[in-house]
Amino acid sequence: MQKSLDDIFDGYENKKRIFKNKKAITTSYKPDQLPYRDNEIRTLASILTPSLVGDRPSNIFIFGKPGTGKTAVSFLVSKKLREKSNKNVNLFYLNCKMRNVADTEYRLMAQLARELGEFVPVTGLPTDHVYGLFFKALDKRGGVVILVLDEIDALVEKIGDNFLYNLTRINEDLKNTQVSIVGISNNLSFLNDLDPRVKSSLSEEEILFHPYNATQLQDILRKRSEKAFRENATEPGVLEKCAALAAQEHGDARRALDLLRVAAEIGEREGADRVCERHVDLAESKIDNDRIIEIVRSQPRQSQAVLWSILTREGDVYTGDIFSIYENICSENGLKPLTQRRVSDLIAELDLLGIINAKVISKGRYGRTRMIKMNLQVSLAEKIRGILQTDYYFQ
DNA sequence: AGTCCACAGGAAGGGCAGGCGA
DNA sequence: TCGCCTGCCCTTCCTGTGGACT
Repeated sequence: MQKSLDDIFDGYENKKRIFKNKKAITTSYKPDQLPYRDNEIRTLASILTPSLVGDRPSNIFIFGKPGTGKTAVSFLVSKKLREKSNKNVNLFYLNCKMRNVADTEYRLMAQLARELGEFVPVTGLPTDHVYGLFFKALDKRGGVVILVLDEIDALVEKIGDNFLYNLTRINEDLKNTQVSIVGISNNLSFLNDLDPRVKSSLSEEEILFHPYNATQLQDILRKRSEKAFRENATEPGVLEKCAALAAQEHGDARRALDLLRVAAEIGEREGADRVCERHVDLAESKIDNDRIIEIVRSQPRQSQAVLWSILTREGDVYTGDIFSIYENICSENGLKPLTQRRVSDLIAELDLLGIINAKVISKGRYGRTRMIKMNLQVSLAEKIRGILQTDYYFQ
């Protein structure tokens, strides 16, 4: 065993490496140059510039599909603005989709207050009180404060737009500080669903990010791979293939970078000295499979029990069938069964996650139900079955 | 046209854990 | 210590639904 471990570690050190700076091809890497986003950078910067002389910039609403550079552009402009300002401009970035950080009104306001140096407990205070703490901390700060709220649509979908109404009217309550809000959303029609008063306040300025096309994605990949890989580490056609696959998915640069990085990791693990198109194919299915497996692992045990019930049947099954199987599985696995109402919700959640396909159908006088089937390749479904059996002891 | 089935799914509220202020 | 607040998970109760059957 130790011998084989030595072989792995020593072998890795002696292997020809594909990467020279792996960090440069991760999605968290923040490059100093963002190709094909000059207009967006200029527009955002020019809207925020008044903050340098102490004036409040307009609220901005940025929207575009995932992986179109919204967050990267915001970071880049924020960074430059910080460098230019004389500390009278404060920028705060918050991702509203982050679980347990900003996924409720309380947590959002608590996190914003914490960013400003206030201590706010995880729970326990009335939400109004947390608003008060945040407003107080803001007013203490002085100058111009720019709040960047990423994935704002996800939060509004969950808790409504009440918090946005409060935030967009924040300047009426402050004496020393001027606040500007930058909302970022993947959902292009998000604004239409907002309260008209919130809509007009939030979108004083709007910036739309268009998707990258395949040629632009190729160029982005080429620039990043020059930093990330050693010379001639990719075979001809590899960057083009990653770009083409990502372009099919609304021009998502994040997807293109992930594909190339995982393909290179697979190549390096195989001991290849260059990334080839086969590695990209393997990377594509690995990324999708890993995502699903990670979701399954993170599900609560009751949800895993429902999934296990679905996995025991082949072909189409209905909610009633699944509930009967689930009740048996609960008794065999020492679980207290939930009600059918709750199981129905868990089935809907699994459908939303893309693990199963649950379609509401009517069987006439035999009632209305969901027709459920697995939404995964057979090999992946088998793998998940194995994981639930060995790691989570389902039988 | 009316009835019926097997749920879907909304609304309300209970119970719990974690936390605060008096 | 107690009353009150939060989020979260869950149950209970209820109405709505679409198409086969009568």
